[in-house]
Amino acid sequence: MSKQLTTAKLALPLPDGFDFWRTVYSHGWCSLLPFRVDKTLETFSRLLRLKDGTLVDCTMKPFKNRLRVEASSRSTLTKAQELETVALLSTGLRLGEDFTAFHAEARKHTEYRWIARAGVGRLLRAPKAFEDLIKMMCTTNCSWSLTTIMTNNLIGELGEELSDGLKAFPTPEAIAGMSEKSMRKTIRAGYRSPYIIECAKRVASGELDVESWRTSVLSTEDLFHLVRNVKGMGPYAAGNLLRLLGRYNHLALDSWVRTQYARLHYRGRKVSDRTIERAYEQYGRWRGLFFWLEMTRYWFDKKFPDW
DNA sequence: GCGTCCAGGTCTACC
DNA sequence: GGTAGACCTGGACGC
Repeated sequence: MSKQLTTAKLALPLPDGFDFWRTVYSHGWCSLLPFRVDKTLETFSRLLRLKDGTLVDCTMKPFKNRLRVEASSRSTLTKAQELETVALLSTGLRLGEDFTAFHAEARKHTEYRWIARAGVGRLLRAPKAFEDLIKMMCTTNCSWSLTTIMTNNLIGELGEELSDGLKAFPTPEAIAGMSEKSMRKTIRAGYRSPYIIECAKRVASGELDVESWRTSVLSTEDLFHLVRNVKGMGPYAAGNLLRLLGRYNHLALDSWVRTQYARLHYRGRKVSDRTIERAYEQYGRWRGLFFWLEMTRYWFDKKFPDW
């Protein structure tokens, strides 16, 4: 970290049963900038951009029932900035969400008792819904390595720098200001380019309030249609984004989970989407979360073999 | 090193 | 409402 930065030590209280690393590794977001995992130091970092434009790099490490945070910025953070920093981290780690009902439901099913035992269910998300939306578009119709390339390029080209090449996720205004030609050439977003730019323009102009989606009182289906109304967000991307918005009704089927489901339940034989959907109907509003956790359980088994 | 083929979701035009 | 084809890239593969 550059010498001109000042560091404040902050702490977040953690809810009972919260497992920091199982939340961090809940899906692939932790490996996409501006998230960073340091396996040697056992820390998880995230560069934040506050409302007033202040950049704060936060390095997190759990200790007992608290999360220790070292928050580095160009100038000493005010109390309000510290509170905003804590709020953004809390949102990303879903600390304010209540999973009691979900774990109670998990205990009813023998095959899912491990979920309640391990306290999993929180899915890591970006501090802002806009970032989740753009990244989700970058996961469509491509390999994970290309998603990583597009994300890195977006941040590298358009992100504001704190220090030493450490950059924030770009604002809607920054993305909206890029030409489609540049988006294709430098970001390598291909045919997604016009969708990403159009979305950023709608958000920057205020026409599309994606941040309100996280607290929306709309039904899940109405919210799903709202997300689908964004060009580039098909059923897979919208279903996955809904999970990050705290709605778990959709399975968000893609080629990887279809293959994984077939491997787990049909010895690799191809299964129709309808068959998969039917298998999870019994889990009601939590079906998308049970499905995701079941498909990815082996990640946790490898990372946390003592479960 | 080069060319070819394929996988990966979404959109649009068409039936 | 369902379907086919185009979109674009990285990676695998064969030569």
